[in-house]
Amino acid sequence: MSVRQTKTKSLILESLQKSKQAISHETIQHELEGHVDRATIYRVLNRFCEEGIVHRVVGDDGKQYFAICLNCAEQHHQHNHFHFRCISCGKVECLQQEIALNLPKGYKAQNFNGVVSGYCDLCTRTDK
Amino acid sequence: MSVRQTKTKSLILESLQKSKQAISHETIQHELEGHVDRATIYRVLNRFCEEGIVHRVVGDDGKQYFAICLNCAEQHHQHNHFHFRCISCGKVECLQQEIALNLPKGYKAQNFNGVVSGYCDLCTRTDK
DNA sequence: TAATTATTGCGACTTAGTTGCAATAATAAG
DNA sequence: CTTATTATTGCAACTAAGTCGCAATAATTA
Repeated sequence: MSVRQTKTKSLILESLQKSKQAISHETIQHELEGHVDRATIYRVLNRFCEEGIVHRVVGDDGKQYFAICLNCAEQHHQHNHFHFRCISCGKVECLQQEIALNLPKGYKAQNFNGVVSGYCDLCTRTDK
Repeated sequence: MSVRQTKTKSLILESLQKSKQAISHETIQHELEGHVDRATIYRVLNRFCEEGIVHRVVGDDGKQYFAICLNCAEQHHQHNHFHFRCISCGKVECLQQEIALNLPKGYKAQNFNGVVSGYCDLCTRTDK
Protein backbone atom coordinates (compact mmCIF):
# COMPACT_ATOMS: atom_id res chain seq x y z
CA MET A 1 0.00 0.00 0.00
CA SER A 2 1.73 3.13 -1.21
CA VAL A 3 1.30 6.68 -0.02
CA ARG A 4 -0.26 9.55 -1.89
CA GLN A 5 0.45 13.19 -1.44
CA THR A 6 -2.72 15.21 -1.01
CA LYS A 7 -3.64 18.72 -0.13
CA THR A 8 -5.33 17.63 3.07
CA LYS A 9 -2.30 15.74 4.26
CA SER A 10 -0.02 18.66 3.54
CA LEU A 11 -2.24 21.01 5.46
CA ILE A 12 -2.37 18.75 8.47
CA LEU A 13 1.37 18.26 8.39
CA GLU A 14 1.85 22.01 8.21
CA SER A 15 -0.36 22.52 11.23
CA LEU A 16 1.73 20.06 13.15
CA GLN A 17 4.98 21.65 12.09
CA LYS A 18 3.89 25.19 12.69
CA SER A 19 2.77 24.53 16.22
CA LYS A 20 5.90 23.31 17.95
CA GLN A 21 3.72 21.36 20.33
CA ALA A 22 1.50 18.35 20.61
CA ILE A 23 -1.92 19.23 19.33
CA SER A 24 -5.25 17.52 19.37
CA HIS A 25 -7.45 16.54 16.50
CA GLU A 26 -9.72 19.35 17.57
CA THR A 27 -7.05 21.99 17.22
CA ILE A 28 -6.22 20.82 13.75
CA GLN A 29 -9.82 20.79 12.70
CA HIS A 30 -10.16 24.30 13.99
CA GLU A 31 -7.09 25.45 12.13
CA LEU A 32 -8.41 23.94 8.94
CA GLU A 33 -11.58 25.89 9.52
CA GLY A 34 -13.81 22.90 9.10
CA HIS A 35 -12.78 22.30 5.51
CA VAL A 36 -11.73 18.78 6.33
CA ASP A 37 -13.82 16.01 7.79
CA ARG A 38 -13.25 14.82 11.32
CA ALA A 39 -12.80 11.22 10.30
CA THR A 40 -10.30 12.17 7.66
CA ILE A 41 -8.17 14.06 10.13
CA TYR A 42 -8.11 11.06 12.42
CA ARG A 43 -7.17 8.80 9.57
CA VAL A 44 -4.38 11.05 8.40
CA LEU A 45 -3.01 11.36 11.91
CA ASN A 46 -3.07 7.63 12.39
CA ARG A 47 -1.33 7.24 9.05
CA PHE A 48 1.38 9.68 10.09
CA CYS A 49 1.90 7.69 13.25
CA GLU A 50 2.32 4.49 11.29
CA GLU A 51 4.77 6.18 9.00
CA GLY A 52 6.68 7.34 12.03
CA ILE A 53 6.68 11.02 11.25
CA VAL A 54 4.39 11.82 14.15
CA HIS A 55 3.99 10.43 17.63
CA ARG A 56 0.85 10.13 19.64
CA VAL A 57 0.42 11.03 23.29
CA VAL A 58 -2.63 10.23 25.33
CA GLY A 59 -3.18 12.92 27.90
CA ASP A 60 -4.46 12.45 31.41
CA ASP A 61 -7.64 13.92 30.02
CA GLY A 62 -7.98 10.78 27.93
CA LYS A 63 -7.52 12.64 24.66
CA GLN A 64 -4.99 12.02 21.95
CA TYR A 65 -2.38 14.59 21.05
CA PHE A 66 -0.02 14.45 18.11
CA ALA A 67 3.41 15.91 17.65
CA ILE A 68 6.06 15.85 14.97
CA CYS A 69 8.94 13.54 15.73
CA LEU A 70 11.93 15.80 16.02
CA ASN A 71 15.16 14.11 16.90
CA CYS A 72 13.98 10.59 16.56
CA ALA A 73 13.03 9.98 12.95
CA GLU A 74 16.41 8.46 12.27
CA GLN A 75 17.01 7.17 15.75
CA HIS A 76 15.65 4.39 17.89
CA HIS A 77 12.27 5.89 17.76
CA GLN A 78 11.18 5.42 21.30
CA HIS A 79 9.86 8.58 22.75
CA ASN A 80 10.88 8.36 26.34
CA HIS A 81 10.11 11.91 27.15
CA PHE A 82 7.32 13.48 29.11
CA HIS A 83 4.69 15.90 28.01
CA PHE A 84 3.33 18.77 29.98
CA ARG A 85 -0.32 19.59 29.67
CA CYS A 86 -1.47 22.92 31.04
CA ILE A 87 -4.82 22.60 32.72
CA SER A 88 -5.48 26.26 32.18
CA CYS A 89 -4.51 27.08 28.61
CA GLY A 90 -4.67 23.52 27.33
CA LYS A 91 -1.33 23.42 25.56
CA VAL A 92 0.65 20.20 25.52
CA GLU A 93 4.37 20.41 25.06
CA CYS A 94 7.18 17.92 24.84
CA LEU A 95 9.69 18.06 27.65
CA GLN A 96 13.28 17.39 26.72
CA GLN A 97 14.37 15.20 29.59
CA GLU A 98 14.63 11.57 28.58
CA ILE A 99 13.41 9.04 31.11
CA ALA A 100 15.17 5.80 31.89
CA LEU A 101 12.74 3.15 32.94
CA ASN A 102 13.48 -0.12 34.69
CA LEU A 103 10.90 -2.68 33.79
CA PRO A 104 10.56 -5.94 35.70
CA LYS A 105 12.32 -8.95 34.26
CA GLY A 106 10.86 -10.22 31.04
CA TYR A 107 8.69 -7.20 30.41
CA LYS A 108 8.77 -5.75 26.91
CA ALA A 109 8.02 -2.08 26.41
CA GLN A 110 6.14 -1.11 23.32
CA ASN A 111 4.91 2.38 24.01
CA PHE A 112 5.95 5.10 26.40
CA ASN A 113 3.29 7.54 27.49
CA GLY A 114 4.25 10.16 30.03
CA VAL A 115 2.18 13.20 30.84
CA VAL A 116 2.29 15.68 33.66
CA SER A 117 -0.48 18.17 33.95
CA GLY A 118 -0.52 21.36 35.89
CA TYR A 119 -0.01 25.05 35.23
CA CYS A 120 2.54 26.40 32.82
CA ASP A 121 4.68 29.38 33.67
CA LEU A 122 2.46 31.85 31.89
CA CYS A 123 -0.77 30.60 33.40
CA THR A 124 0.72 30.37 36.87
CA ARG A 125 1.39 34.09 36.78
CA THR A 126 -1.45 35.32 34.63
CA ASP A 127 -4.41 33.31 35.74
CA LYS A 128 -4.22 34.07 39.37
CA MET B 1 -20.61 17.35 52.79
CA SER B 2 -19.92 14.33 54.91
CA VAL B 3 -19.32 10.76 53.89
CA ARG B 4 -21.60 7.80 54.32
CA GLN B 5 -20.61 4.20 54.58
CA THR B 6 -22.58 2.01 52.22
CA LYS B 7 -22.53 -1.56 51.05
CA THR B 8 -21.70 -0.54 47.52
CA LYS B 9 -18.72 1.50 48.58
CA SER B 10 -17.37 -1.29 50.72
CA LEU B 11 -17.66 -3.75 47.88
CA ILE B 12 -15.85 -1.47 45.46
CA LEU B 13 -13.14 -0.77 47.98
CA GLU B 14 -12.71 -4.50 48.54
CA SER B 15 -12.34 -5.10 44.83
CA LEU B 16 -9.61 -2.52 44.71
CA GLN B 17 -7.83 -3.95 47.70
CA LYS B 18 -8.08 -7.54 46.60
CA SER B 19 -6.60 -6.89 43.21
CA LYS B 20 -3.18 -5.52 43.94
CA GLN B 21 -3.29 -3.65 40.67
CA ALA B 22 -4.91 -0.77 38.91
CA ILE B 23 -8.28 -1.82 37.63
CA SER B 24 -10.82 -0.31 35.34
CA HIS B 25 -14.42 0.52 36.01
CA GLU B 26 -15.28 -2.40 33.78
CA THR B 27 -13.38 -4.90 35.90
CA ILE B 28 -15.12 -3.72 39.01
CA GLN B 29 -18.50 -3.88 37.42
CA HIS B 30 -17.76 -7.39 36.32
CA GLU B 31 -16.65 -8.40 39.79
CA LEU B 32 -19.80 -6.98 41.27
CA GLU B 33 -21.70 -9.09 38.77
CA GLY B 34 -23.79 -6.24 37.54
CA HIS B 35 -25.45 -5.61 40.89
CA VAL B 36 -24.29 -2.02 40.86
CA ASP B 37 -25.01 0.63 38.31
CA ARG B 38 -22.28 1.89 36.01
CA ALA B 39 -22.78 5.50 36.96
CA THR B 40 -22.62 4.66 40.63
CA ILE B 41 -19.30 2.91 40.24
CA TYR B 42 -17.88 5.93 38.49
CA ARG B 43 -19.18 8.22 41.17
CA VAL B 44 -17.77 6.11 43.96
CA LEU B 45 -14.39 5.90 42.26
CA ASN B 46 -14.29 9.62 41.75
CA ARG B 47 -15.21 10.06 45.37
CA PHE B 48 -12.41 7.79 46.47
CA CYS B 49 -10.00 9.83 44.41
CA GLU B 50 -11.13 13.04 46.04
CA GLU B 51 -10.75 11.47 49.45
CA GLY B 52 -7.26 10.43 48.48
CA ILE B 53 -7.60 6.75 49.18
CA VAL B 54 -7.35 5.83 45.51
CA HIS B 55 -5.40 7.24 42.60
CA ARG B 56 -6.42 7.39 39.00
CA VAL B 57 -4.29 6.53 36.01
CA VAL B 58 -5.26 7.19 32.45
CA GLY B 59 -3.83 4.52 30.21
CA ASP B 60 -2.49 5.01 26.73
CA ASP B 61 -5.71 3.34 25.69
CA GLY B 62 -7.48 6.42 26.98
CA LYS B 63 -9.23 4.52 29.75
CA GLN B 64 -9.16 5.24 33.44
CA TYR B 65 -7.69 2.80 35.91
CA PHE B 66 -7.88 3.03 39.67
CA ALA B 67 -5.56 1.74 42.34
CA ILE B 68 -5.37 1.91 46.09
CA CYS B 69 -2.83 4.38 47.39
CA LEU B 70 -0.29 2.27 49.19
CA ASN B 71 2.64 4.12 50.63
CA CYS B 72 1.38 7.58 50.05
CA ALA B 73 -1.73 8.08 52.11
CA GLU B 74 0.26 9.73 54.83
CA GLN B 75 2.94 11.09 52.59
CA HIS B 76 3.22 13.82 50.03
CA HIS B 77 0.68 12.17 47.88
CA GLN B 78 2.19 12.62 44.52
CA HIS B 79 2.29 9.42 42.61
CA ASN B 80 5.44 9.75 40.61
CA HIS B 81 5.57 6.19 39.57
CA PHE B 82 4.86 4.52 36.28
CA HIS B 83 2.26 1.96 35.41
CA PHE B 84 2.69 -0.94 33.09
CA ARG B 85 -0.19 -1.95 30.90
CA CYS B 86 0.01 -5.31 29.21
CA ILE B 87 -1.40 -5.14 25.73
CA SER B 88 -2.07 -8.84 25.77
CA CYS B 89 -3.67 -9.68 29.11
CA GLY B 90 -4.80 -6.14 29.90
CA LYS B 91 -3.49 -5.89 33.42
CA VAL B 92 -2.18 -2.59 34.69
CA GLU B 93 0.30 -2.62 37.51
CA CYS B 94 2.13 0.02 39.49
CA LEU B 95 5.88 0.03 39.04
CA GLN B 96 7.93 0.87 42.09
CA GLN B 97 10.52 3.15 40.60
CA GLU B 98 9.88 6.77 41.48
CA ILE B 99 10.51 9.29 38.73
CA ALA B 100 12.20 12.63 39.26
CA LEU B 101 10.94 15.17 36.80
CA ASN B 102 12.49 18.52 35.94
CA LEU B 103 9.82 20.92 34.86
CA PRO B 104 10.67 24.19 33.15
CA LYS B 105 10.89 27.26 35.36
CA GLY B 106 7.60 28.39 36.78
CA TYR B 107 5.71 25.25 35.86
CA LYS B 108 3.55 23.73 38.56
CA ALA B 109 2.83 20.02 38.48
CA GLN B 110 -0.58 18.91 39.57
CA ASN B 111 -0.87 15.39 38.31
CA PHE B 112 1.63 12.77 37.23
CA ASN B 113 0.47 10.21 34.71
CA GLY B 114 3.02 7.70 33.49
CA VAL B 115 2.14 4.58 31.56
CA VAL B 116 4.21 2.15 29.58
CA SER B 117 2.44 -0.46 27.59
CA GLY B 118 3.87 -3.64 26.17
CA TYR B 119 3.97 -7.29 27.10
CA CYS B 120 4.36 -8.55 30.61
CA ASP B 121 6.66 -11.40 31.46
CA LEU B 122 3.96 -14.01 31.36
CA CYS B 123 2.48 -12.91 28.07
CA THR B 124 5.87 -12.55 26.45
CA ARG B 125 6.50 -16.22 27.04
CA THR B 126 3.02 -17.65 26.81
CA ASP B 127 1.42 -15.78 24.00
CA LYS B 128 3.99 -16.46 21.44
C1' DT C 1 -5.55 9.45 -21.68
C1' DA C 2 -7.22 5.70 -19.16
C1' DA C 3 -6.84 2.46 -15.25
C1' DT C 4 -5.73 1.58 -10.53
C1' DT C 5 -6.45 2.31 -5.90
C1' DA C 6 -5.29 5.60 -1.93
C1' DT C 7 -7.89 9.06 0.06
C1' DT C 8 -11.91 11.66 1.32
C1' DG C 9 -16.66 12.85 3.04
C1' DC C 10 -20.69 11.38 4.95
C1' DG C 11 -23.34 9.12 8.17
C1' DA C 12 -23.90 5.76 11.39
C1' DC C 13 -21.96 3.59 15.24
C1' DT C 14 -19.23 2.37 19.60
C1' DT C 15 -17.38 3.11 23.98
C1' DA C 16 -16.14 5.78 28.11
C1' DG C 17 -17.69 8.74 31.13
C1' DT C 18 -21.03 12.34 33.01
C1' DT C 19 -25.39 14.40 34.59
C1' DG C 20 -30.30 15.40 36.11
C1' DC C 21 -33.80 13.65 38.72
C1' DA C 22 -36.58 11.02 41.63
C1' DA C 23 -36.26 7.19 44.95
C1' DT C 24 -33.63 5.02 48.65
C1' DA C 25 -31.22 4.64 52.84
C1' DA C 26 -27.24 6.16 56.24
C1' DT C 27 -26.72 9.07 59.83
C1' DA C 28 -27.91 12.77 63.09
C1' DA C 29 -31.35 14.87 65.94
C1' DG C 30 -35.13 14.59 69.04
C1' DC D 1 -37.25 4.26 68.70
C1' DT D 2 -38.90 7.79 65.39
C1' DT D 3 -38.25 11.50 62.39
C1' DA D 4 -35.62 14.63 59.55
C1' DT D 5 -31.71 15.53 56.76
C1' DT D 6 -29.15 14.71 52.86
C1' DA D 7 -25.55 11.46 50.82
C1' DT D 8 -26.04 7.87 47.75
C1' DT D 9 -28.09 5.10 44.24
C1' DG D 10 -30.45 3.64 39.81
C1' DC D 11 -32.21 4.91 35.65
C1' DA D 12 -32.21 7.07 31.43
C1' DA D 13 -30.58 10.38 28.60
C1' DC D 14 -26.63 12.73 27.01
C1' DT D 15 -21.77 14.13 25.48
C1' DA D 16 -17.40 13.60 23.40
C1' DA D 17 -13.73 10.97 21.29
C1' DG D 18 -12.77 8.00 18.03
C1' DT D 19 -13.80 4.34 14.46
C1' DC D 20 -15.81 2.15 10.33
C1' DG D 21 -18.32 1.00 5.94
C1' DC D 22 -19.27 2.67 1.63
C1' DA D 23 -19.62 5.30 -2.39
C1' DA D 24 -17.38 9.25 -4.67
C1' DT D 25 -13.08 11.65 -5.68
C1' DA D 26 -8.54 12.28 -7.22
C1' DA D 27 -3.25 11.03 -7.06
C1' DT D 28 -0.30 8.20 -9.43
C1' DT D 29 1.09 4.75 -12.79
C1' DA D 30 0.95 2.60 -17.12
